[in-house]
Amino acid sequence: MLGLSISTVSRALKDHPDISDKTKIRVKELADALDYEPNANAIQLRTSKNNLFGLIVPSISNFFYDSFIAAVEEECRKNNYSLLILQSSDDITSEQESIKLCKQNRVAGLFACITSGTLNIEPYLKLENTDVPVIFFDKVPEDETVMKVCMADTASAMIAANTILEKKKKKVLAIFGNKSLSITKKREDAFQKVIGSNMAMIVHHANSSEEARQQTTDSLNEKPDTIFCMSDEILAGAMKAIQQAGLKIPEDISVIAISNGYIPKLYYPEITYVETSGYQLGKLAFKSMMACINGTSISKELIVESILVNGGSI
Amino acid sequence: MLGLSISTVSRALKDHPDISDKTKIRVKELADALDYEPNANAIQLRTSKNNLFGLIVPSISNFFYDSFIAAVEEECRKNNYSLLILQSSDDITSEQESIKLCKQNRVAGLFACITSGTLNIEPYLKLENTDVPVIFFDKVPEDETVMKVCMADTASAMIAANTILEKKKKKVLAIFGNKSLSITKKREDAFQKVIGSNMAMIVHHANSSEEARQQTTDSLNEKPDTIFCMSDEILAGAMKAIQQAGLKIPEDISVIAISNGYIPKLYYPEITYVETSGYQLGKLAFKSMMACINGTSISKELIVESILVNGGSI
DNA sequence: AATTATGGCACAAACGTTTGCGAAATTGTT
DNA sequence: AACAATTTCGCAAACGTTTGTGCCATAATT
Repeated sequence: MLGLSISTVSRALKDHPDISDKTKIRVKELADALDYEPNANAIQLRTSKNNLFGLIVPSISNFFYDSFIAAVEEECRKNNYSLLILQSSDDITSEQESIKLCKQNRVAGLFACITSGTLNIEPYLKLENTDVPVIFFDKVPEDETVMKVCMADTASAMIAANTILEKKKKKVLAIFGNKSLSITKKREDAFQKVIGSNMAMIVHHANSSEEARQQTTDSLNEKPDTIFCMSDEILAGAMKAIQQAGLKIPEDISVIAISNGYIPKLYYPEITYVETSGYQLGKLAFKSMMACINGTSISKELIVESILVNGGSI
Repeated sequence: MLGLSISTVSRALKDHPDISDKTKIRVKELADALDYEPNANAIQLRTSKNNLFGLIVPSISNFFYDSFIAAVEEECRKNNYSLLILQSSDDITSEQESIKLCKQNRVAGLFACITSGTLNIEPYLKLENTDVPVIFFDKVPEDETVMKVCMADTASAMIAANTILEKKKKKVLAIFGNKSLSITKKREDAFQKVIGSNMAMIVHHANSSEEARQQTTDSLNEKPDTIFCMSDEILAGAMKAIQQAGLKIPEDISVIAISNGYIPKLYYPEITYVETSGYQLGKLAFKSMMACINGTSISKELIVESILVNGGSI
């Protein structure tokens, strides 16, 4: 339309010094008028660069993961990347499919939370070998050669346990998650180690909110003066049991949890918790990704520190 | 590597009848061995078809939206689409940027929730004009020509109000959201209309959970026997006030809310609520999108029906 | 045995960009 | 006025696919 070649237009749009200001202005004005937007697919094809990251997560509708995703998306936007989000539903087949989709879309990098059944991280490693960095988060493989960002699982359980000790409690009901999860193991070991023989302890493992409620109800007649909940899901169950029993917090019983921070604020008094922020984890994961992309050196394993947030429940 | 032309390989991989079975097998085996995945960008470039939808949402980390997203992602996966998720942060500039990104990626369709400040839906309409269907959800423009899926705002408030009437309550504390939101207006009008002069009513508008808590605390000395909460956020605030006052539900006071369903289940007894399911809305939005794509006729405006979920709080 | 079908494949163009290189037009230098 | 330097731009190839068309064998038909 302007009697210019395609290459001139291309250069004009990106302020190439070869092109005169007059031409640049003419081109840009017409581009505006025509609502021109470059075809991202053609760009990736030509340059084999892609401003797209993949993100594989067990579930989007989850307190922890959605704040993680929100953080990553924010950073992506700031850094001119887009995000392809895939749900694995904690299913190994969906996970494979998701990896395939990422490959097909030639993502520049991948954030991945493996499923609880993932034994073989070969597909992820293959991606790495094609220069696509993979940052594992939350549920990460044991493998020490991969990049990962995690919560300070050990530290957070220790903080909770220490808080309980400092308050001179006598008998704690501690509810952990599924025994087969490594996160459960880490938290339980750390918690037990700190509490040691300093006080009486009732231990349960719950696979669901409802199980936690039932276990709490059952254990209340043993008169614990404190309840420790390893996760939000467990906290929700325990709180129902406490409300059902008509107990006052913290007069009748104290509560402390490890949490993302949303659920504890739904009660009065607010529940004291050790924060494990998905948002912070997301920020850290992105940082790690950018370091990989830019070739900056960065530690293989990064940890988000935990802090105690006082709510008044202990 | 097999002494075959590119076109033969392409056809072999997609089971084109022109190609012999022997060749197909050879090609597929090598493709497997080489971890070949087709370049999605090249495909879109060549075919100008794209199995990618865009989704613009105010915030990912939100009960309602994340279940909406989860539903859409599920359906996308089933139908071989991918999803580009963008956060607008309820900011009009981010919204524009997100639309631009969708255009650059040549999405096949767009799910959009407009920001509260969006006055001009011109950019969306321009997309529509280039044959990219736009399905608005939740916060939708007034414009009657666009496709939209919504919650049954009016109906859900009426269901709640009727439930209160049936229980022969005498005095209700009703807390609504920000007055300037159309959703608030719809729900308030419907609620008021049903309650009418049948019972005493205290009305508040809260912009945050904390405001709702304060208002509830203040109003409790007027002795309402029921509290109605227009949203989860408000419910959370009201519940804190109730717990603070040490009131028993439903003996001392009844509670009913409009909710996505997660928060009501965190209390004992569980809160009775009228369900507004983001998940259902997502499914419906996807259905609407597919109808657009396939040229099937479908109503411009679709509504997700609300149902009452009894929790025992009234 | 000559003709016609058919099966199996290759050629080449196109999608929308980017970019190295060469060429024309303009300007500056002597 | 002749030449060199510089500015401004166009040509063409390439990225990885898809797909219409053409070609050569072999098989089927007469």
